[in-house]
Amino acid sequence: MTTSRVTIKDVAARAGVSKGAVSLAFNHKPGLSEATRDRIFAAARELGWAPNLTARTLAGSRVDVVGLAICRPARLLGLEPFYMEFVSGVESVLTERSCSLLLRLVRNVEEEVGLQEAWWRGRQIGGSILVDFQLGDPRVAAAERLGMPVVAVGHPSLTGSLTSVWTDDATAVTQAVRYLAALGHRRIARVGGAAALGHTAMRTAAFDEAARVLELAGAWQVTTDYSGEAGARATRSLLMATPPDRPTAIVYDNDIMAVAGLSVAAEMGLRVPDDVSLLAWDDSQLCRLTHPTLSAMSHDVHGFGADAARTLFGVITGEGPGSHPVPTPVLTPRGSTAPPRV
Amino acid sequence: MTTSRVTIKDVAARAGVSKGAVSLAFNHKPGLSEATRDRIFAAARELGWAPNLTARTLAGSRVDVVGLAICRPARLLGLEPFYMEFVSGVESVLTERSCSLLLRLVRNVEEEVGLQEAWWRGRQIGGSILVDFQLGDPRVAAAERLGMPVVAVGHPSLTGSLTSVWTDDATAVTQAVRYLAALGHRRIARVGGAAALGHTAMRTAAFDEAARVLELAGAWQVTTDYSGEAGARATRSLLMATPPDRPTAIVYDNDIMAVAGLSVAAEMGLRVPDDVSLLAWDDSQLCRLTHPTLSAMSHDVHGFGADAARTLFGVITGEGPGSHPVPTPVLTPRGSTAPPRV
DNA sequence: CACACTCCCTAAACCGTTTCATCCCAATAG
DNA sequence: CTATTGGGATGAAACGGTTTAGGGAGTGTG
Repeated sequence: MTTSRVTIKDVAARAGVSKGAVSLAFNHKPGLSEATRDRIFAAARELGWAPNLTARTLAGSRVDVVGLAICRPARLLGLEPFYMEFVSGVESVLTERSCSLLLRLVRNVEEEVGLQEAWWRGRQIGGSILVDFQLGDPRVAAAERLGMPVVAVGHPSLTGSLTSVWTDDATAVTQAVRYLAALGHRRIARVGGAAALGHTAMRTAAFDEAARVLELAGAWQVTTDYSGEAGARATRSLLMATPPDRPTAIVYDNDIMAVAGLSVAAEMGLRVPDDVSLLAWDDSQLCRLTHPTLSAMSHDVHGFGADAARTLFGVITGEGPGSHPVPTPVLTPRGSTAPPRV
Repeated sequence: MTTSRVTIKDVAARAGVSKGAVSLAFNHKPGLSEATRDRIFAAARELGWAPNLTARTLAGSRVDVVGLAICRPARLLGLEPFYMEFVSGVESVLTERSCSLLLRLVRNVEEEVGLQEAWWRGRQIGGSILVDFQLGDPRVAAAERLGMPVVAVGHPSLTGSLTSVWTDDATAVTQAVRYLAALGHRRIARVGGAAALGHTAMRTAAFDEAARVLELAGAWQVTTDYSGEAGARATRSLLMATPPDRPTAIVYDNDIMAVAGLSVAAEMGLRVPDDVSLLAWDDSQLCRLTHPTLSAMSHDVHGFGADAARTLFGVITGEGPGSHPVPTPVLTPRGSTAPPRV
């Protein structure tokens, strides 16, 4: 049923030129007259030919595939608005350059290092976007050793010499705490993300520092796995404390957990924001769909992904290493934060 | 810095055999003694060699990449729990076979047809998962013409001769309506998904039929773009009607819209489920995080993705075409549905 | 008219595998 | 002792492009 594959040779024959000429034409390289060029394109169109990317890659030209390995249990991933939004931002840039995304879920960093190496040596990808950096992440050394174009999504302190794209989480955390303190909150808690992640550690440190500077009466932090269930559990245990020990405001590390927190408060008969203020992170559409709407540290995740992709193209085309901060998440007050009603 | 690439030739030389022998060893094909085999693997390990997948593909062996093109605006995608969950299910199967997912966002079906064809002719992929079928979808003919292994996620009536994996949405819709009717609801509305989609049409028809059979006093349907905003808008206009014309129950085509509907009800001072019952679809974690929790047509989307991937492997390995229904979404009552308080 | 210089284009080498026809050789059969 | 067998290994031909050294045909100069 399949029409026998049409190759560059067929096009060349039909246009009455050599294979090399066809190649030159399709790569927009000089050394061909306009007339021949047109003839070649016409022949290709008639035959419905397009260059075989595999062969093209083998022959040593650029690879138009970008790798992305994500290290989260598959089941959790589906629920994280962050990643899908990030990926869609990446895609938006790839698409306009006719590139594709090679996506893979891995169990741990070691597995990812192996995968990236296999991809790179196998010329499956032209470069990779690395996410979820940990302290002393082995991928830094691996990428350098392989000489592989890479963009690291994470704070420069975690990503070593790699070109990085990052948000200033420390500043954002500080602003979040300052904002709540300015509203009059003195007992503030934070429900953080996965403890192993570098940016969780940075946020944790920043939170502590802010609490110290502002001399808060109480500051709690817990880490979770980012899931709604974990967020609910954490919120429940925080709110179960009796008033003097109970926080009047809670900051979450993503919005799924904030939504969960909101429903826990309702279930416990606490009014938001009167009895407890809630502040989400990442600000997906979700934050505007709850009642009350969720105040959030708002962040253009889609744009973040797009920036990462753009930066990767820069690295691939040989730009020197660099550090590319993207805008710091900005506080977007909505209905879930207010001064505490003592 | 990159150590000059090590190829199969180096390994062959080091093991004192021919390239062909190394190839046989690494593909676990017969015709080699145990001793030689071991020697080859040892040499490969010492040199840190892994087969170049591009070359392997070019030479005509199987391609271990699966394609998936999704046709939604990038910004919407990030918010749809469905897709990420589906993708993570696909990944879970691919991973255990060392396959990767080539993902791309497209603007329309025509673009997808072009993309799939380019992927296939370029031997970039070994097969594809096709989603979001429309009536008279051009991908059916394209896949046949190309002789490309494909699994179609959609009802057989939409996917023609292609091997399909599908949920019986019509039955599910009927059950949803029956359930609400059994609770005593006589005025039921449905906030549907994108009108162009085949399964939306099927659900719409099933809803109409169920309303007719049950002789409901009122049955409204609207279509949306699946976004929370659209869900909120639709809900608002439905609930703005004065009581005799106002539905007492609403079924949504995904859970984002149901969450949005919930907050609209709250904002309008209507109690859920007393004044209006809400029933979500797909049942991601979200449905358990709201207050009240959302009743939903529950559906193992992760497993759905996994089934699709498994079926694709079946097609690739030459199994004949087939129709693979997965379990029908099952009604999971929670806090958002109850008999109407007249 | 010989020479150099362009401009187009071709031919062949190459990329790193797989595949398959073939060869070698030891063991078994006749 | 020769013929047959068959497992183990080889070498060369694909696979479908890119790349580059160089050839031939025109043109402009001395």
